[in-house]
Amino acid sequence: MLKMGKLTDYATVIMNFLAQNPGEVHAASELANVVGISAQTALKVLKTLSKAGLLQSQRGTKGGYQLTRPAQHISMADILQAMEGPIGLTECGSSPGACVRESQCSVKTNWQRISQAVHEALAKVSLADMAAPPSQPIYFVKSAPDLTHAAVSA
Amino acid sequence: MLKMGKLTDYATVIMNFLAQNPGEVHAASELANVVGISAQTALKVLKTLSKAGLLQSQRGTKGGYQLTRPAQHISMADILQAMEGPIGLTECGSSPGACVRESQCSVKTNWQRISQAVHEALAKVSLADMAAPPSQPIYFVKSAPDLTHAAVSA
DNA sequence: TATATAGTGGACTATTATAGTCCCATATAT
DNA sequence: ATATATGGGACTATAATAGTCCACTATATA
Ligand code: FES
Ligand code: FES
Repeated sequence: MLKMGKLTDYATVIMNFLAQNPGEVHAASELANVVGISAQTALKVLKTLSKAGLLQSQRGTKGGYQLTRPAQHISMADILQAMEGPIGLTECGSSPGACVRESQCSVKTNWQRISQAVHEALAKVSLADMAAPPSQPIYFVKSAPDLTHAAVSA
Repeated sequence: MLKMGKLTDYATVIMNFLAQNPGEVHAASELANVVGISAQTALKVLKTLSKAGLLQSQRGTKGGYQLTRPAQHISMADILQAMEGPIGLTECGSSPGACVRESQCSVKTNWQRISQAVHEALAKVSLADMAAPPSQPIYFVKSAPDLTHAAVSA
């Protein structure tokens, strides 16, 4: 199913909530309530996001979490990467040496390219996009060399 | 890591091999050898691919497997879907009702769109593309309405 | 027709990855 | 001081996956 973990799912909902309440500090217990999970589990997610630099934490009474940067500058790829490590569909892609016949494998390179494409797809969607209602579909173009710069920078 | 299962990895290598030897029938034991796994495990993969309609099987002596259609008409999405079910990054996307606050969740719809984008990325790459050495990178374009038809049909 | 070969279907078990929980330490507002 | 809240890590329960096994069916050929 090519699915991401539950914790990552929680993470996106939490990040989404924080994006909709910018500048405010929210405690783990509150965020747990938003998602509908235990405080402990929320804490686990928040710690991970915090260590990845996506969240800024404040300890003590009236402490909590907030986004380190504006939602426009946080991508889905950032969140996914923070929660599940580097994006790579195959074992070979992220950990070299995993496959025995790595040298003679024609499949490997192409999978890396596909992983890269998926990564870019996720990088194009910001947290702000998520918080807003869906409008523009995400289009895919294969082999359109003269659009390269526009595509990458757009 | 957003990774697919090992069996799916095996599947791609097997499909790749069969694509490079079109019209020939290859036994499970032989294919197992190609990938470097046990015959039993290969059989498991082959059964799945066969049931999904991607492979044609022949029983008895001199039996084995071959592609049902030319490699150009088999996409990575086909293989991935055959091995892991419908592509969907979130739980909500593929199984409605999984999430309690589904109705009020702004995240859900956007994830479905992203999943769709990923699916299209995989659908654009054929087995023939995989077998060939990598040449054209896969480009991603966000919001390019006037390219829609070209993108979808290309 | 007998026999060896090879796929089919499903169940089972081992392994691995994930999710969830817990404990103790540290920081901070009141 | 103390109540509140995060930080880091270990631990356990659970779930998903991978791998194996068995009884059955189909087919080529001797
Ligand atoms: S499948 Fe691992 S290197 Fe090709
Ligand atoms: S996270 Fe499940 S519907 Fe939003």
